[in-house]
Parts: sequence; structure tokens; C-alpha cells
Amino acid sequence: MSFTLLASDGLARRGCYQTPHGSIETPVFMNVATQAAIKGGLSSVDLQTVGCQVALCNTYHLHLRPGEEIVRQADGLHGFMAWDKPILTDSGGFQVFSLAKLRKITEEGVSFASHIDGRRVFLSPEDATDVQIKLGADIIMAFDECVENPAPYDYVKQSAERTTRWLKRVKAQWFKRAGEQINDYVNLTRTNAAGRACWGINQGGIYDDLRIEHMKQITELDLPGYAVGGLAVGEETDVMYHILDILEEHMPREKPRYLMGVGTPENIIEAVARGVDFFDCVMPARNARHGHLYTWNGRVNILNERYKDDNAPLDEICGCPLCTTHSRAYLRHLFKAGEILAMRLGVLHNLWFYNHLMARIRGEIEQGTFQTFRARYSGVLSGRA
RNA sequence: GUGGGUGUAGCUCAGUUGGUUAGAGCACCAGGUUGUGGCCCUGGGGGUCGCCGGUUCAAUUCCGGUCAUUCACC
Repeated sequence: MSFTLLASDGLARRGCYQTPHGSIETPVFMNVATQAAIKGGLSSVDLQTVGCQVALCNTYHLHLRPGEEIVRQADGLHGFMAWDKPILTDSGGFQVFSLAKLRKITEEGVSFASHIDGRRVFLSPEDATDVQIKLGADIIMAFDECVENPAPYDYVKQSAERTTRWLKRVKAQWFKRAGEQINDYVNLTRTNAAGRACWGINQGGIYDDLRIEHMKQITELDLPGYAVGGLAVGEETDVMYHILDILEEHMPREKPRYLMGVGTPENIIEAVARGVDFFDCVMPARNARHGHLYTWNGRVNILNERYKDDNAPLDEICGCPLCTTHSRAYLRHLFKAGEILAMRLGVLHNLWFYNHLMARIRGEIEQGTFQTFRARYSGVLSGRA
């Protein structure tokens, strides 16, 4: 198996996932590089600095611009963005739901208007798979339909069933391409196709029975990993935790579990406590660009006037490039002055924080002290400093 | 010097045929942001309506004076 469980503490798991570009220590937070770049002015070198293990890129965005052929010719995403560690690509299902306009969903796939120039684009589950293969991802995600919340039971049911049918097509496509040798798609000087994986995505909205039924349907396909999608889209946090609670026993223990798009430090700790291994979220990067920064004492809005003459580091126990060099007053000034450096330092800090939070979580699980850590920090980290 | 324009929130400006508690955008202060459009959303503080006087039940509004500023002409 490509996933190995090393330790556990309650339902929390400490694992290791093998990819063609090295192993991933879990639980892990994947750093979001939607358009093959970390927003805020970070390079792949910076990703190393902040302790990133996996970069997450997006099929929808890269398909529209610059197009997968451009990336393929550059030796896939690994060559294109000069990142030698694992890459997961999201299928674009969520972006079609959240960004594209005039979308029309049929059994065959999704037709939508590009958010960049309005041109009409059609994407089938097979297309999304092919795009991701050409992008050279280590982990590709099956194309799903992310239903908005709230949505009527009947629609969510039909949508989840369609996502299952799409997943079966994606799996067939995956084997077909593997038979044609995936290496042909990417000139893989850096990449060995062996070990690349396609994961399935669970849907079902906020309906317990639909979630469980859909999870049963997709786990029958025996995929190398499973994601829970369609959460953190407006429902109460307790609803999200509840869905994770009821799904846990239906997710194979020996396969990695990925909660898509989540979340706050508290969300992540609580989800790890419910057996989740992989996370991704725009929040640390987006919030950083807006001056909202995470510390071990809670959230700080560096734009607040109280920091205008505060010469202390943002977080005294943080070892990031920002905290080891600059003061709160300086960072606030950079934000108020609209300097690019403000965002860059903020994003460096928040991603460093998230990646080190995950390292801390892994350590606590190994030591069997995760529950104590959870009780101590779960609420603090997402609260105000 | 003569004639005209303009003075309303920190900035740029609405408004008022005289009538509740004078508005907007930006800025400022503070929340929000969950498989990313460097956005966007929600609150809040802030004005002696240049100044003095007059008319009126009531003046930011009408009248007189004055100061500032700006344009044209001499």
C-alpha cells in the first residue's frame, strides 16, 4: 500500500503516504498554489522555507490559463513551477460551482462560461482526468459536482449519484491512460508515473443517509484515497463535524482521508480528531493577504491600530522569516502603505504557522498526547489573540 | 483694481423651490472571509454646512457684510 499508518491516538492517525515525488507525513496541510503559484508573491523556494510538503494546484484554472499543453511541455507542473515535491491537483468541480457562470450540468459533463473571458468551455470527468495527467500531478482528484448549501434533498441525492457515475468513468479513464503509459503524457525527467493516484470525492450535502450511501458507493471502487467534499460551504461548523463523525466508520482505515477546503486551525484539529489525514485551505494565504495572521496565542489583525507602535515580533515563538526579523509595527506599516512585501511576509508567516501546526499535531499523535493538545489549543488558535 | 465662480466629514463632492436627527465615495476605526479573482461583504466614529450680522415660527438654503480661494478682464 502507498499509505502506511504509523501511530494513532483515538481516531487521530499519524501516517505516511508515498508518491513518485517522495513521501508525505500525515496529518498534512497542503499549500494552495491554484495557478501554479502561491498568491502573495511566494516562489517554490519559499514553499520549501515554510515547510510545505505538498502543493495543491487546480485543474480548472490551469486548463483555462495557460492550458495543460503548455504545462506538459514544461515537464509538467513539477518542471513548470520548479517544485520537486508532491503535487495534488483538484479536479475543478468546486471551481465550476464557485467561479464559472452560466454553468449547465449534464450527464456527460459540465458546460460553463470562463470567469476570465467568458468563453464557453466544456469539461467532462474524462477531460478533467486527462488535464490532470498532463499537468503531471502525483495525486489527481476525480471530477465531482459540488452542490451548494442549502440544497434540496432530491437534488443532492441525484447529484451524488451522478458523481458516483462520473467517478466510475474517471476510474475507467485512469486505467485506460495507465494502459497507454501515462509517461507519454508528460516528458517525465523528474517524474516516475508509477505510484500516481486518483482519489474519489464524497458528496451528499448535509444529509446523513446520502453522505453514507455515497461513501459506500465510492469505497466499493477501491481507490487509493478518499476525500470529503462539499463541506465548509456555509453550513454550521457542528454540522461539518457531525458529517465527519458519521462518515468515519465508512472510510477505509488503510486509505488516506482528505477533507477538502478546510479550514481554521480549530477545524483542522477537530477533523484530525475525527480521523482525517489531508487538508487544504485558502484561508491562511487569503487571510494573510488581508492582514489576518495566526499565532500560538490566537488570531491577530495586524491592521488594528493597537499595533501601530508595537515593536515586538508577531509571534515570539515563531521561527518564520517575518517573526525572526520584523516587528508588528513594521508589518502594520507595510500593510497600511500597500506594499507587496506586506502580503509576502504575511503569507510566509501563515503558511509557516499552518505547516508547523501540522508537524506539532503529528508529534502529539506519536506521543499519545494529541487529546491533551486538542483540549489546550483547539479553541485558542482560532480565537482572538 | 473690476466682474464672475467656489467655500458642506481628513479628501473629492452631492444636497436643500427655507421644514424631522445634512448624505455618498475614498480615507480612518472594527468585524467577516474555508477544494483562492491581491477581492468582496457588514458595522462604526467623524461635520458650528468659511465667518459675522439680518429677514423668518424655522436659515446649510434668502439678504448684507467679511475672509479665503479661483477664473476672466484691466
